[in-house]
Amino acid sequence: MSPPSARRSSSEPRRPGRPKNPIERSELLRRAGEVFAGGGFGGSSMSDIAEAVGIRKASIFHHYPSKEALYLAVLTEITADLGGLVTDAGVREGDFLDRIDRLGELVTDYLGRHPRAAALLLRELVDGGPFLFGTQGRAMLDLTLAAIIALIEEGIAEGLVAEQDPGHLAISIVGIHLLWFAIPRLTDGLTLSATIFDGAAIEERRAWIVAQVRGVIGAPPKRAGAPPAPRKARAGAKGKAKPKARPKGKAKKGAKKGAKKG
Amino acid sequence: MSPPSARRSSSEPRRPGRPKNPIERSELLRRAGEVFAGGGFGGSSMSDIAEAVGIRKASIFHHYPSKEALYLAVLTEITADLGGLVTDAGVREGDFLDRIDRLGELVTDYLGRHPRAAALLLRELVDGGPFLFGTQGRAMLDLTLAAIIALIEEGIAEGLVAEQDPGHLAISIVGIHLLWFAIPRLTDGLTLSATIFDGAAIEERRAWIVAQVRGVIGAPPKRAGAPPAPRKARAGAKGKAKPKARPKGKAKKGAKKGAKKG
DNA sequence: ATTATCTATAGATCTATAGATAATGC
DNA sequence: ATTATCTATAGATCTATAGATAATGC
Repeated sequence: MSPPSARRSSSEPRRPGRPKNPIERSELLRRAGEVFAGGGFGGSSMSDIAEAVGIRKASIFHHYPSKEALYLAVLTEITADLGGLVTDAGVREGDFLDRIDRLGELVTDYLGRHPRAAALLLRELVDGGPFLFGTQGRAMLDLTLAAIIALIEEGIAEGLVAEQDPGHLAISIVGIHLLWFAIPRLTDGLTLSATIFDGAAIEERRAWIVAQVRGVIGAPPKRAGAPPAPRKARAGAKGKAKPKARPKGKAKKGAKKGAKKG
Repeated sequence: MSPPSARRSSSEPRRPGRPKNPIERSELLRRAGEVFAGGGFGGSSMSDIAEAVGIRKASIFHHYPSKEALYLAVLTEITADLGGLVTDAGVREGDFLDRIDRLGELVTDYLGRHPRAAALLLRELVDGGPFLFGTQGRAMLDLTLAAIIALIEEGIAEGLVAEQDPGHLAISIVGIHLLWFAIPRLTDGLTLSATIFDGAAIEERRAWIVAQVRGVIGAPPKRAGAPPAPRKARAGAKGKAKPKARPKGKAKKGAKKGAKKG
């Protein structure tokens, strides 16, 4: 991913006419996604996006007929990817808790490797923006939510999940997944890596996600034997993941970031 | 709250000069908050706000010198209120789990009774907007986050919270609290009430929040006589809460909402 | 011929200011 | 005199279009 040859900043102003290295669709969507993630639909201008992509504003309109069309293209990709993971987990074979754990890990990997995805999605949910509450996006959203709820109900039926409202639970799990990756300016200060999108940080995150999802649904913790009491070695879950028990002194926590905006 | 006499829609166009019933500061902030919650800072114009408030655009500038100043006023109130709840919980007397439960209930009550608060705050977090990442707001944010983390560490030290990373856990708890109330267009379809901001829906939510927070931190559940549980009169904290076990049949789940936007 | 870029600009909208108008409170 | 509203508008910015320019692919 991210072929180093495609690296092109705004240092080359580009001249009129078809260039030798036209911008690739995926690259355009990626950069546009970064901008939208930072400022939202309303807060991001086509100028901002053009600058991030490295071409002029008018050239963006050559690829997408409107700002909204561009935004929808960005969101469609992300929701399709994540929706796929969830519905897959519903039909996959295997032990219920294994499937739950696996889903959490897959979602974590996805969000970790697509740094703007969580912010975009969370913001779109809160905005009730043009995608998720348009016809296309809303269908996808309802389908995905239904899949999560069905999964939870399956767990309740099997007696592995504490009896509770599946809707409240589904939203909470979504919230747990999204918020961490959606606010790197805060969470970067809570991990030992340089950023939450580092490979090591993602791996650490996977272990915590599995533990927290099991906790919130009321399922027994992963490794340790005792059902209703973690007590002992709460285990690194993935063998490699090292959820280092962190220095007591609340570590970094902000401070390092300066005033990036004001 | 909300004196019925202050009810004034855009039906009275208002004429130049000081009116008999000038807009109240709290009313202005409330309405502006609703608009900002719906569209974000960038997506909300002063015209939108003026229309919602019922006065002309220019008149808003009489009360606040800029759009940003208005936005900051809205956010300051909310974060101060919520930050207060959290830091209070840190110093309050009593059993650790009782304090945790109580904090969850207080936050739920607040978010339920200030319908735009969760959306505003969550959006601001994701935006990294002018408030939370400016100097004022950032200080408040860091303080509140530190208070949550300290609380978690206290629980771990007492052996009531599963050993884990307090930072990851703190963010998850924030996510659980905020998302439910931040996306009423979705969650309204998951509750039996007309909206999640109904008194009954808030009360139901309180019970689920307590259960879910206990679950995610790895503490024993509230009522049932589990091993290291409080056992005794855990009391509905408020006496009234009724976590009705909900009809199995997944209830509503969307569907009812049509195309509200497109 | 098609595709991808550019410059230039039309027309809408947005923030903010200037200055008039009228009620309130001293 | 102060306060809260209004109308009108300046100046910036924003989405989108028109039309020129040049590389690619048939």
